[in-house]
Amino acid sequence: MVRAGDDEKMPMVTALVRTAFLVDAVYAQAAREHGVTAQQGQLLCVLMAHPLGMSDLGPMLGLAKSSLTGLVDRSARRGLVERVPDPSDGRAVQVALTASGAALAETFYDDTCARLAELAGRLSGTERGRLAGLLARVVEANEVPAVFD
Amino acid sequence: MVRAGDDEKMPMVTALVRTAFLVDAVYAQAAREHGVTAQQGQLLCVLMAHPLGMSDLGPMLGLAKSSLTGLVDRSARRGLVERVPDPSDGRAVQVALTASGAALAETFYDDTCARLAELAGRLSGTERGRLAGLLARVVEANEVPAVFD
DNA sequence: CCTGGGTAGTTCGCACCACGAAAGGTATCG
DNA sequence: CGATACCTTTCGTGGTGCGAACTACCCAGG
Repeated sequence: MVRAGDDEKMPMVTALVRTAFLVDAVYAQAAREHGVTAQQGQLLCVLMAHPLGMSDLGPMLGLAKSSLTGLVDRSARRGLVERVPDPSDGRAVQVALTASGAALAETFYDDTCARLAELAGRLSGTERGRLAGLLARVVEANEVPAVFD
Repeated sequence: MVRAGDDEKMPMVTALVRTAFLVDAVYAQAAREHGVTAQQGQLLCVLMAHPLGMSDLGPMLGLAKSSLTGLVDRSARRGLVERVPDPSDGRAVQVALTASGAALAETFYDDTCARLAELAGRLSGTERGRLAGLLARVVEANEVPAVFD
């Protein structure tokens, strides 16, 4: 129903939405198999590099402050993250991975990368590079936060 | 952190995840502005072509049966869809858009298409065609349901 | 040193969303 | 006609999202 552009078999908007749908499904399935929800998995992945404050995490994950509080609450209850008082600001906390959270984050991340890489298994290496380059430009142009490294 | 392939500035897996994140955010924002949730918007779009049975909708939307029941309940409560008994099978119902649901679906769909099309505004027409072609092949190879037409 | 404006994060209330197990009604087949 | 299968809903549970309001802390200006 979407009007196709020049030489498009599937319109780009349709392709984008279905790709997002696919990625979300793969991500959710991987998370479920690692015993976390997709949102928890995303939080863990974002924290792999280093702890982050709530005011950095919120915008990065696209969440309202109360939503992030709940997500961190549930993840902390699981023993995956912990709140660490910020020594330089009495109001702030840093959210850090616990040891078991870090271990889970690493296996979840690696497994998810493998599954996602497999999605494009039918494309040649050149095509994958080209696809990555085009998507990277879209992502950069729209200033998407660094939700997956 | 993801290992880049040949001549990739951003690894493909990272580009895929961030693109999905971006599309989800745009879709959720459009839905919110049209007064529905992203899930409800997706249901409405899928029903634009014609009514569907629950057993077709579930797999198409990637939902468990009880989840779909709830989504249809909430959408019906909003007056957007209705359950119609299937004349050929007393067990089954067809879910159809109401008049107001159809109107909302159309404006939401058109608006969402415009916003998503704009995401790739920085790419040339040729590049958009190329991106659509590559994504279409990934989507087809992974048998993604027709969640957006 | 005090204060007002701003920041950081949590609580509360609410609605939405996801799933699995079980149940009720209907269809089909031997 | 009875057994099995299918269709959908119900129930219980946990997760998720948001806005408004609140508490505690920070900081620059007077």
